[in-house]
Amino acid sequence: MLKQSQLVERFLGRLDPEGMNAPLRLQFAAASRAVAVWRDQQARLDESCDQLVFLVSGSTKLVAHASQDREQVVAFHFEDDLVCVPARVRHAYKLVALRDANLVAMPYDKVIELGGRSPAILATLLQATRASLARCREKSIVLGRKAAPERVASLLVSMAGRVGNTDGKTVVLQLPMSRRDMADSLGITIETVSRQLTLLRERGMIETVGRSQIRILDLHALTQGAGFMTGAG
Amino acid sequence: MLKQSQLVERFLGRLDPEGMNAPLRLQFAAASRAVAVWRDQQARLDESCDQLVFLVSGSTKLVAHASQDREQVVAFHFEDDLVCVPARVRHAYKLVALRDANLVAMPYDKVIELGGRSPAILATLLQATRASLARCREKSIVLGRKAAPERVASLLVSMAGRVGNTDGKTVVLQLPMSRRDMADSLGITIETVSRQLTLLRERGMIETVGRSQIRILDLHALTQGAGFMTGAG
DNA sequence: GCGCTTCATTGATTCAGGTCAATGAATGGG
DNA sequence: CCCATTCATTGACCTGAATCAATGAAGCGC
Repeated sequence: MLKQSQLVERFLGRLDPEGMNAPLRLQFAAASRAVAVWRDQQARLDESCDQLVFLVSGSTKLVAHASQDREQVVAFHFEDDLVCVPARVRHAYKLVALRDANLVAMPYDKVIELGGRSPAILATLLQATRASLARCREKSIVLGRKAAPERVASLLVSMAGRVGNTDGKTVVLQLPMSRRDMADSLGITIETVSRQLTLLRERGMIETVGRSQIRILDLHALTQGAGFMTGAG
Repeated sequence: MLKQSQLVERFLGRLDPEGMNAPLRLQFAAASRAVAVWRDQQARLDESCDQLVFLVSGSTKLVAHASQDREQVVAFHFEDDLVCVPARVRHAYKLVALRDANLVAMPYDKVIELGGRSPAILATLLQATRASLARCREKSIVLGRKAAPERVASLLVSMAGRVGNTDGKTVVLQLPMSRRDMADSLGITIETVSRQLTLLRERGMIETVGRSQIRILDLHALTQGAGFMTGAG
């Protein structure tokens, strides 16, 4: 288990790889808070304002409550990700650990206040936010205009790019999320996820080992099945 | 019709309200391009890299091609918005004018290159990108977990917040987008949009005048119908 | 290593919204 | 001002995914 100070150090290094001056380091350290979150547990964050969260280790999901029992997984995060967890406005968001996670949190306003004069810090935040936006837009396309088979294929291709281990011609995914998480991310039910995975299995495009390992046997075909643009269009 | 130089001036003022120094102004002016785009026309932008677009006047939609004839409207934009139009990667994006628009475009990399040492410019971009991300996430919730009635209500409430004119107790919307645009934004068909608007009309929650004006008679009820969190949850 | 609990898979049925088709209202050009 | 064309609305029917229900497999504690 890493110490609080080590976690914060990593956070500061991520914000400004060049390294910030000592007084600023102290201010950031004072304003940030390192938290360990166990699997399936929700990070206890201040919901009254946006929070910047740095994921030192583990993996998390950002979940929005769409009233009652409906939940939408807005994003998955992995080691080294910078995440903005929105304050409760129209919907309530929560950050939940998929696997035991270490993270550092800080009110976003405070980050801007302290880092607002540092181009390096702002550039890091802008870069991270642009990446989040790009992924969120891709997700909107999937949720808005794709059928169930394409949705599941999209998730697998996306995960291949983020956490896939290439093993010869195949890609091995050790997915930290359950079928429910996948379903809540893709806007479908767990049954539909399961059925689609079965279809992909029958077609020889994937193999599954246990609940969390998926081996992609034909990434090209899977990418086709995800309905992405291929070459000219 | 505004002159090229005036459009660029507005862009620079939006990027850094404090005003940037003369050499930097010249560099930005040289790298940016003012474009007039007529209604229903696509802005001709370089698709090989992300473009930063400033909407001086008019309104636009950011559309993604989800293969063949399926289109997803990723976002709507109004006067003064800063938009990042993504390069063609997994999907092809295009920016289309809903009403005649004047915009200024510049490769995002170039913006970072020139403005990367200016905290004010980076702060503006970060702010705009965070707003886009917040809206995109809200859209993901709508697309992933909401039924047709809630989707249409969500759009109206969202538009009320962005372009609504309060007129006594009611909110008047002069919407620049067609039923098709709404449908492509909400991940449903034009027929379903039409049916839901009819239901809202029958329930006395809205009135419509012509094709583009909608008067919201009961914003509170509409917000309830959108499935947003209300108070404690 | 065995049983318990949770999670995933599979099957039967239902239903919201898509598709197809026709009618009706707006708007814009001549 | 009128007509033509596009856009919106309404209705009938169909389909893909949700729901309901049951079985089977993994993983965990003892």
